[in-house]
Amino acid sequence: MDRRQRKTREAIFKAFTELLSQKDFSQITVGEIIERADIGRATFYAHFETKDFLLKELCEELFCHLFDSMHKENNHHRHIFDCDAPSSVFLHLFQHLMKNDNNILGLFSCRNNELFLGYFKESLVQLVQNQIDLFDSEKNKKLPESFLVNHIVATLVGTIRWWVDNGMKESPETITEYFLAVI
Amino acid sequence: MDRRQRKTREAIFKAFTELLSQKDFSQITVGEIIERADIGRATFYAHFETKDFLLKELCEELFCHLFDSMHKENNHHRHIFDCDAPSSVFLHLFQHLMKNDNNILGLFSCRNNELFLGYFKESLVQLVQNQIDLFDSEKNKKLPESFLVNHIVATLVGTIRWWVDNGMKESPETITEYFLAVI
DNA sequence: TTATTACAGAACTCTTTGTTCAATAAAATT
DNA sequence: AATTTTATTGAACAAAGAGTTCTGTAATAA
Repeated sequence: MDRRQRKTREAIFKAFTELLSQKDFSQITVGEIIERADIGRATFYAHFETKDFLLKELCEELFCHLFDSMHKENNHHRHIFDCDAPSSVFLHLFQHLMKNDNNILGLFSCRNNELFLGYFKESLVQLVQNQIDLFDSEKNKKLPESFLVNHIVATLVGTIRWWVDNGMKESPETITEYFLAVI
Repeated sequence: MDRRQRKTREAIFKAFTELLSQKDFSQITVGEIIERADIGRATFYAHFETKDFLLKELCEELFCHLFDSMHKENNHHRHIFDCDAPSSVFLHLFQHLMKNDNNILGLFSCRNNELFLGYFKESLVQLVQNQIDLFDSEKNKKLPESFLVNHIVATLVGTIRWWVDNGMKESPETITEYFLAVI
């Protein structure tokens, strides 16, 4: 990829995430993005078809980064989804969220983030589905699996939003406890 | 309230909810609404400051209607929040959702509904807070109450969305079972 | 050095938003 | 029933944003 392209792309992402932390997605205009990124209007549209596609690609990059980091932090010989304890998977997720990526946290705290949450949930369904056997007690055997997966993902999202909205005062370990306690 | 005002207001709500069942909130223009409602442009802005205020007022009307109906269906001598079993409260909610109000269901299934869900959650927090003692086992005593309330509301919203997205095949009784089983 | 590719920046069309105003019709008041 | 008040109409209007097109220029690759 051309160095110029990379620089422009990153400038757009940077400006966009900064604006996302200030206001809702629907309130942000292309004009604001290009002004902050200091690029031409035509350049923006050469990179992204619309504002929605920009958000889409930002989400994809964030999740690649998130799951890559979790892989690296984790045991290199085993796949992340094959961990022995379910707690370790979620603990790593919470730890990573706390450590860096204010970008992701901004998307969690703002309002117009249905698209982002859609991606997040999609990514998590695979993770949860591999963990679901561990949660299957006799009590839950009667419930449809898709309902259980949906419930665990919804709970995870709800937990993170509560955590972020309350200022992330709790440690990742505590949040993992809370999360595991309610599911 | 003037009969003319009521008629235009209802025509706007009708057109708006019909459009909401077809496309996302952000895709709907004021022009489409007034064309479908068959009213003048100035009339729309005489009633609603912006499109967002229209959604806001629609949500408020829907929730008034929802909770009023639940009151009427329920025991008239006791307040809904004072019911003996927690299941009855949630069962009534699920029953009401199934019976009527395609309007509410449309808002649950569409994407851009953060504002709607915000109202819904707000309304539910009070309901849940009155029920929370019943769920307080020794296990949950360690968890902050706000976390528990947040979790129950998030689970309720997640349950309804799963129900609606899967075509509402299950009966309100079954959904209540599922819901109570996971919390 | 040459050819390719990306960017700047301006001008432009189109859509949508929100406002204004005079004319008209319905409702409330006397 | 006559008059006053209020709601609606419809058109015209300005402003803002989206997305496109073009030419000249600078950086990169061959």
